[in-house]
Amino acid sequence: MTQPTPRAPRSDARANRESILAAARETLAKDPRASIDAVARAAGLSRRALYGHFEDRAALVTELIATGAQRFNAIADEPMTADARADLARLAARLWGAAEDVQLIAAVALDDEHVASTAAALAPVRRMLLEIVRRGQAVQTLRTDMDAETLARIIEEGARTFVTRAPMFTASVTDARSIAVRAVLSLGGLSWREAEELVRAHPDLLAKESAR
Amino acid sequence: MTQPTPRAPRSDARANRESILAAARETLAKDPRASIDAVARAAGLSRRALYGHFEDRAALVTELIATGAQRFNAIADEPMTADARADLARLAARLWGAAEDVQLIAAVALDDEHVASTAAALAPVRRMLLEIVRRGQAVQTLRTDMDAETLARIIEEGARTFVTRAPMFTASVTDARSIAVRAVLSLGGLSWREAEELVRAHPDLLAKESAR
DNA sequence: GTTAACTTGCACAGGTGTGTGCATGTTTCT
DNA sequence: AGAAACATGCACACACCTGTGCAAGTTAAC
Repeated sequence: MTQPTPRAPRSDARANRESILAAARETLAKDPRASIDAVARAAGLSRRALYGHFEDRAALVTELIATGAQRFNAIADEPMTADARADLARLAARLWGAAEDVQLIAAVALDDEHVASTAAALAPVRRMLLEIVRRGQAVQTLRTDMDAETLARIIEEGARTFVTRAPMFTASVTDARSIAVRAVLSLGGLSWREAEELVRAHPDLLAKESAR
Repeated sequence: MTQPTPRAPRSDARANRESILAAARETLAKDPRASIDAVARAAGLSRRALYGHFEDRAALVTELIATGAQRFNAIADEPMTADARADLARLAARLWGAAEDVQLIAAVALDDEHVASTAAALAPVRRMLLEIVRRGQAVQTLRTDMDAETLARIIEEGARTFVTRAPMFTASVTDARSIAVRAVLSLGGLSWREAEELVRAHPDLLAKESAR
């Protein structure tokens, strides 16, 4: 039998696939219900060509969520220290570094039926945050006027909000990150002077390194 | 000439109009792009009947925004005291009382072309908040690690988030309001113990009265 | 009880988005 | 250079939403 030699996939096709993913990440983060056509055009392709790379709108979104989940997993795998407040600041700074993904996941989770998969993507970060909160409350370095679950959710909602919105407040990227981190620390119960002191004591939070 | 006696409008029609407004406020707050049919059904009417009360989808939304703006105006007209921190807490508590409107305006502003009218509706509250922030910063009772405009926006975004989300965190309504108020105070720079003390010193914040 | 106001259901036109089939070019691999 | 992979534009069916016209039924006003 003559074997029908399966030719290797073309290289430009792979590049186009990446273009679509990038364009979709950017476009859907702004407007989660942007049309497929808008995404395709943003990627410099036709709508018809996009369907050659992805079965479905759902398939495209699912893949975006998957890569987001991957980055969140990486963040949640970072080691923690003895200082819950510093860990919280670090977590906020790292989420800032993954701002695009945060924005996408938040936008998609809000309005689509992808709630389940986005929740799964966020799960490891949620676990980490809850642990940080518990540790901080145990030694009174984080607020104890609400239970750990509630505080964790408050911080989560706040982080989501500030990470996605802070860039609109100021021109400087460094400022925006610093603002987001300090706002999260404030939600943790620290006074603004404590937060400022903590950020000063850990200059790595504002370095490029923590943004990856 | 015989005057064609214009009969008075029927009373059930007026009631239905209110039903539509209430249903729209609730439905559109959850999903700003819910269909007219969904709104009409939620009000117990047919889609066709709704068009007897409102010209347009836009007309319906515009009226919702208008009544929201009215409540915000009322909030912004309340007198202020000498203590910026207490004023901030009071503002948060009052916004909590208008949670439905906050939620609606936020949802509609996000995704529609009503950005201009929602911004106008929020303007008086924004003015008040900015003034509170300026006064608080002047006497160092609110954080001074960011300029007034930025801090005001941070607080605004946080207030929006917590007012609309806090109800999902806890079963108790009183708890949710208290949490929202304390979170806002934290964003203002207070430590959680200061916030707690402040709330305790002003029990009216948690009374029914402040919810109107 | 009669009339006018109101509601309902249906049908229709127009708009936008999705996903597919197909013929026609263009680019990459070998 | 030739074949397979890929992109494009068009047409189509389907679905959902909007806003309107109209006939028939129901309800409140007088």
